[in-house]
Amino acid sequence: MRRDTRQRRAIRSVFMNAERPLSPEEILEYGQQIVPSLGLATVYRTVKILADEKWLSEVELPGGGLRYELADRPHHHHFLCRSCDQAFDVHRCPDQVEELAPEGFEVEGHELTLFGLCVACT
Amino acid sequence: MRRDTRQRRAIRSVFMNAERPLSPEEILEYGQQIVPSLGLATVYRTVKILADEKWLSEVELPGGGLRYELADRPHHHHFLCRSCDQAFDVHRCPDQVEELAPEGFEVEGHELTLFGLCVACT
DNA sequence: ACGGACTTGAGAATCGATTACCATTACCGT
DNA sequence: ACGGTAATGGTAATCGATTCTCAAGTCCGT
Repeated sequence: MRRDTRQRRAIRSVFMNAERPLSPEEILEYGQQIVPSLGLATVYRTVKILADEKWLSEVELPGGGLRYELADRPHHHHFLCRSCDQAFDVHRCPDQVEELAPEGFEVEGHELTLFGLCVACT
Repeated sequence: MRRDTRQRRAIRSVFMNAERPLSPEEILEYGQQIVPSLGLATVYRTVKILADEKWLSEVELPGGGLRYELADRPHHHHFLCRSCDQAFDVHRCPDQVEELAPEGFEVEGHELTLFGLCVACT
C-alpha cells in the first residue's frame, strides 16, 4: 500500500505552488526548503509515481531534460529562458496549428516553445 | 588548413539529399552508403565543423537528441514521428506566435513541433 | 506502542550520447 | 611522387541524467 510521507507531501506542495514546469533539480531545491534531508533519488521516485497516477505530466522541451507539471492544467505552451534555463507557462495557443502537417501525416499533438529572456533575466 | 576528404564530401552530400533533419546515427547510416568505412567519431567531428561554418544548423526537438539540417533553409518547423522517430519538415508557420509570450518576456525565437505518425508509419 | 512493510537517502552503478586518444591513413602544396 | 600534417576510425573515456542497492528510518493498521 502507498504511504503518505513527509517528502511526498513536500513534493506535492512544491508543485501546487509552482506556476511552471520544474526539473528534478528544481524540485529538489524547493523541496529541501520544506524537508531539508530530501534526496534526489526520492525526487525521481516520487515524480515517477505521481506521473503514473496522472497527477503530474512530463514536459519535454527542446534542449533536453524532462520537467514536470500538474496534469490538470488546461492546454498551454512554454517559454524557455536561455539565461536561467527556467521554463514558464504560455497560456495561449495559436489556432489550427495541427493543420500545418504534411499530407498523410497523422497529428496526435503539438508543442510550441518560445525562447528568449524571462522578465527576471531581461 | 582544412582538407577536403572523402568522408566530408559524403556527409555534405547526405545533407544535400536529405529533406529532413538528421541525427548522428542517421548521418552515419546514409554516409556509409557512400563511404562504407565511415566512423561515428568522424560524423560527430564533421557535423560540428559544418555547424561552426554555419553550413549546418542544430535542431533540438522535444525528446532530446541533437539533429542537423542545412542552414540555408527558410524558417520552418518539424514533425516528429513517434513510431520511427524520424523528423520531417513542416513548411508553414502560424503567424504572430511570438506575441503569445507573457508581459516583459523578450522572445528571440520559437520552435513548433507536431507529434504523431508519419505517412510511412500510418 | 508495536511491528512489518514501505520509504528514504547516499553513493555506486548504469545508460545513452558525445568526446578523447592515438596509431594509421590520405590530402595536397611543392 | 614526396613529405608534412590534418583527418580518420576503433575504442576507451567521459559526461549528465537517471536508476539501483541496501542499511536505516518511518508510516500506519492493529
